[in-house]
Amino acid sequence: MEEEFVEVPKRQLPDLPNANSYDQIRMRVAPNPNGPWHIGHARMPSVIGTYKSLYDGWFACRFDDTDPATKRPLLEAYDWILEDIQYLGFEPDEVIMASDRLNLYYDHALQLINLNGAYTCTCPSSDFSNLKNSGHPCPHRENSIEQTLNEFQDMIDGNFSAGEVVLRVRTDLSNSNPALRDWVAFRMVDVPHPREVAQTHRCWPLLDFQSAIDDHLLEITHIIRGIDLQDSAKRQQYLYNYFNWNYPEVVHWGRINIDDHSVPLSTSSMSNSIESGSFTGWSDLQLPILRNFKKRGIHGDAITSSMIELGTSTNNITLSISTIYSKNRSHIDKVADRLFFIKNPSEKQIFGRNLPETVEIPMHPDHTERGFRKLAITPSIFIDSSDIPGAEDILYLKGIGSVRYTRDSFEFIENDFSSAQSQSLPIIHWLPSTHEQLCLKTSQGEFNGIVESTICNYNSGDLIQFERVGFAKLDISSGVYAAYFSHP
RNA sequence: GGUCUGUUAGGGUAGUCCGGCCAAUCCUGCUAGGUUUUCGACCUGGCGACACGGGUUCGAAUCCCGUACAGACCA
Repeated sequence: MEEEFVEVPKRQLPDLPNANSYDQIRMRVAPNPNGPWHIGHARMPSVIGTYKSLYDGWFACRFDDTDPATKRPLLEAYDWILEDIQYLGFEPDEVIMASDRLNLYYDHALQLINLNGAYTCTCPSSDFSNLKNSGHPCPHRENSIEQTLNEFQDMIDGNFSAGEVVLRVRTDLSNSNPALRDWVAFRMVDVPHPREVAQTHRCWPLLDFQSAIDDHLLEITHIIRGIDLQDSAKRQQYLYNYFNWNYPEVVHWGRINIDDHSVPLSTSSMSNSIESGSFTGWSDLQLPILRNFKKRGIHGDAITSSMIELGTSTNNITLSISTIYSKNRSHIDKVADRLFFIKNPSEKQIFGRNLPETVEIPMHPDHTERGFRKLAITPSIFIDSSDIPGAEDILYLKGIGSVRYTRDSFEFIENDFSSAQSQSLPIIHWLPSTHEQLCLKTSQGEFNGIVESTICNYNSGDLIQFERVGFAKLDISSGVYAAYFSHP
């Protein structure tokens, strides 16, 4: 089945600052691959990728994977994230891993030391904090460049353990913001990095140092990132001053939450919830992970355009999942064929004079050229148990006609839709005794229901609307019919 | 506790830099009606906001001061 998606008009993002001063706009998406991306991460590639096309620019995906201990990379996550960027409709011009580049960071650290811009420090961290907060230097601050070079070489060589020594950038102890005073550029990590190529390193740069160096080397012109890193620019400015580099333009945005999910949008807290058994794994549909949205048949553009609409404000926002669903509906409503699916089937006899043997129902109400599905009216049919009417009530079985519910059976009355309409009869879907089993997987659990046999014409990945239930994406990879529920 | 941000309808967002065209835009939501053999789609109408208090000004969502609340980082 070919997917014909309709162009959804996109709101324009605000102009990038000083865009005209650069020959080419260069940006980066800089994820930490410590887990799969959740819906909040989608903002980064959506906005950066859209700016790329607006300005005919360039962007790299740079994995900032230099924390093997507390934000330990997950090896599968590297590919997952690249797939997610593609899912959202973008393609990075270059893919880089920071853990491949430690020698570059060491080189720059050595240069910085020679510029008298850094010193090794063996103060216990609480002692240093006290000094820092009162604006006083620690005794190591005036160590000679030679001594610092030697000690840093020992750090590179792995002759220290975690916590014994750090390399600090010499900033300004009188800066009114203590967070900027002599911040840590490198520290020792005892745990080996999960990537084989980086396993032997013990001396790791912190994000502010690593990304500052990489942003310069990659000639990034615009850094677009979350508000949590708003102090980073000020810290990194000290480095750029030592090296006499120009700091890129910076755009910050606020934190995203999502209303539909009780889980906070944080990779580490989700990871904890998985370990504690609250969720079965990253593929648990209750988790707002991008890969799960994809599995459910949410088109990447529905997410991208929702993200673009958020703009780049620094407010913290709560994104309504219904906005994404609404945009997705405008994509898939025209694409998805209609089928009957019954969550909780209940068998009923049907009888009556003039009861037709088969009925035909269009595959799509607005596109009859797609043809019809033929359903046999068998002596017993199925309806959803929630649709069972009261005794002697009349309802309209879609395609068959109006029926009276009498003695636990349906008595056929007539096939006259206009009279049914004038009586406002409820229109109910149903299935013949020949049907298939289908498991509908939702974030609220799995429903083992029944589906019309027409399902055999479809393949994994096809989008279908189960009438009066909602949209779903078919999955027959396990040999049985299953579908992931998208939304109503 | 320190530093720095921010606050426009139920959820978002435009407008704020350079005060008047803002009785405030658009999306989503909710709602009423129409239409449709789905609880989907479509059409028409409606609901709903400038955090609070002061100041400047002929005029403030927009500028200034203060308060409240929220967030981030550092401790």
